Amino acid sequence: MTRDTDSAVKKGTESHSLRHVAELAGVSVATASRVMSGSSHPVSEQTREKVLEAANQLSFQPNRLARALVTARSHTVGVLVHDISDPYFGEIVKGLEDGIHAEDYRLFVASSERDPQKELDYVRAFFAHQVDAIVFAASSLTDAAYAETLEAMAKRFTDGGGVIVVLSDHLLRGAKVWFDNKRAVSEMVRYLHRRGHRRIGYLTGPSDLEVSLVRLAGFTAAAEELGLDVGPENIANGHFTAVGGGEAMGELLDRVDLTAVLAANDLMAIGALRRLHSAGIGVPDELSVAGLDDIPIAEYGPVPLTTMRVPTYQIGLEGASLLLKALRKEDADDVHVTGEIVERDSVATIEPEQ
Amino acid sequence: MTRDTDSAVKKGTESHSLRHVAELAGVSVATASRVMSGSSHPVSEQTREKVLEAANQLSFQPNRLARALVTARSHTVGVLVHDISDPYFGEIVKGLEDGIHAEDYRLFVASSERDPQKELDYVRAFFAHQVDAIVFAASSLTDAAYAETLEAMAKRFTDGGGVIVVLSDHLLRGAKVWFDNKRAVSEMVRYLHRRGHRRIGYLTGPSDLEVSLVRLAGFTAAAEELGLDVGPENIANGHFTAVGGGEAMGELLDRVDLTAVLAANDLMAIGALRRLHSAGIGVPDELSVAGLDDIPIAEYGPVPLTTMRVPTYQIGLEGASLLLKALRKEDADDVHVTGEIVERDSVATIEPEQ
DNA sequence: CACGGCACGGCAAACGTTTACAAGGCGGCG
DNA sequence: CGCCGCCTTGTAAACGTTTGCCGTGCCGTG
Repeated sequence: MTRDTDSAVKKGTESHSLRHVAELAGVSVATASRVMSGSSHPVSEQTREKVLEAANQLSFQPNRLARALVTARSHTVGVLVHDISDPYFGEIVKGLEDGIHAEDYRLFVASSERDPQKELDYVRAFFAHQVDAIVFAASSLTDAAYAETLEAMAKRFTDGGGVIVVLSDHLLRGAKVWFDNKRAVSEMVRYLHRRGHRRIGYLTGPSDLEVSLVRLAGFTAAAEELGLDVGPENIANGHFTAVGGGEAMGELLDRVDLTAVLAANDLMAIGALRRLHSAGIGVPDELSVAGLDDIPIAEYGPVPLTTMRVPTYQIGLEGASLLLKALRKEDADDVHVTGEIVERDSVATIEPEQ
Repeated sequence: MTRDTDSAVKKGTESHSLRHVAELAGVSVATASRVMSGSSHPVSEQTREKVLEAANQLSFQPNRLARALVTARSHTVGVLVHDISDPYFGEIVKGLEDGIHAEDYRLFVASSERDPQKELDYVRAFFAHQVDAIVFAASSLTDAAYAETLEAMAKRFTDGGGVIVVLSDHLLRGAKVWFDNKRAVSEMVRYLHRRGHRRIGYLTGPSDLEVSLVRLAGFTAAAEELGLDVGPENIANGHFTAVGGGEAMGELLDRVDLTAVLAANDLMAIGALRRLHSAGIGVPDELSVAGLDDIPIAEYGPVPLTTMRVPTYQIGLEGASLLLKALRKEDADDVHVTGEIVERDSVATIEPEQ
């Protein structure tokens, strides 16, 4: 006899297994499994009800780990981000979660703080927990040893049926969700142009970051296309930070006479705003300022910032959809997401000169 | 014979099990398990090395699900937050993660958006995935049916050896990390008092939120203690939002003559700042403003806000430590965390009057 | 009336671990 | 020289599922 034949009695605490349900319903474990897991193997309506009733009575919850062991599907996915306290990644995670919730997948979250060692650790841990997919929301690290190890691990993972999704530029291959940074900046420049601005300055980011190069390219491309006169003196490096943005704004002020300034990210734009404020220069009356990203702060800075929203939530959502498709072995194209301009109070319409 | 005796050959792709390691090392699965899991059961140094070598060669990764099945410890914990895109919760999650990383635990994250149904769903899912502990970073929802169901589920969980940790005021019992909101506000009032302020206004939050009541109590208690003259006219409701804060600030302006205003949260303080700015009232020269929470925006608003930092990261960290202790069946007291004042530019020192 | 097929249910193996128990070998002690 | 006990290893059961395969009974059809 099994070691607790009294199982039909105690239905108070403790967690119950399929065996308890089966016994209570007076059927075999196999049958109980079939009804609980929605198997295609037919079960009579009568026994189905008995089982359901029993399961309900015991508040039975199937053990996903056991199920995963035999089906080789854990119904979990791991997501790796650089910093979970950054709303940028928080939004992505939220999108991912909302996207996979309906299909009953769960999310492991790991925040690497850009530490290659930690990143590898976390990925390894994901493997150990048999995740069905891994999402890289973090962007590539440059450490060579890291890259090599990661690539090898990723190969094993995909060979074993694992799915990899990439939500940023990353060395790894996998289903991809793509935000076109170059185009985004170009669009902002065209927007300023439409509003009458011709003498436009640009606050750029650190030159060793891929994304800041790409965004800069978007600026120069649009300027050329529109026949704007922007030389190197129109561009200053603000290192993607608020204080850097303030200083870069100062440089521009000393150097050139502008009607508008575009910052490669919102943080620098906010810094510029602060600087202009303390210099007594009115925004947008005397000078217009625009940013890019639409971070939460953008709305609450010295003056509400006009910027372009990067659809982080949507990126997560699309990532989830890609991931689910891949798990179903459907193939799907990479998806392309675009931002939209959110107009607040920092840009004025002026009479185009020249 | 086992179905793939060729296992010793293929060490390219695919994932390997303990059996493969054992075969390659020429030992039994049990022995391999003992060395890989660091069992206390003795193994000779020689065989230990053989096994390690084999595991290394195959890049063996133990399957945590299988291990969990037999040890009844999944080495996972689930955390429930209200909104993962809110840095407040992001910081908490980061602290938690950092705290459990060393002990090799992983984190399931779920963001409920304050939806009772979703919240129950997620908790149920955590159970199904056999988490060892659940952390409630979200605060209590008032829905009665929800409360009842949750309580019942929680009881089953703890009865089964699960651990519950609570990081905010919540109906659930469990190990608790506690930030004293009342004391925090009182401390801010005392701070303003030290800086010479006697006529102080207060921007309060919605009265149906426990936390805003508690914070208000902190204000009145401190005012009384210091012999400040604060009647109802000194208090306005800003609903915890930026626009609400701006409006409430307006009311106060019409009603009383103040030297300082304390907001129950930073968002309202920022709103007040904006309002004062557009009314041409200088901060801090003509009026001082202080907030509470130290959200990221606080530093970048119209004027850098003096506020009190709620140690969210530390809350997560302490939660992790509590959780690990409970899992080890050590008992631990609830922990009490305190905030610290961060002085920026929005509060002036003045000559105390009267 | 016989037989084929289908609907339904059970048996048992399998997933990858851990671990209680047993067994073998060897050294030490009486 | 015999026996006890320890050190090391192996055998096998167990964790909670799913699922291939088989058996039974019933119904329909020829």
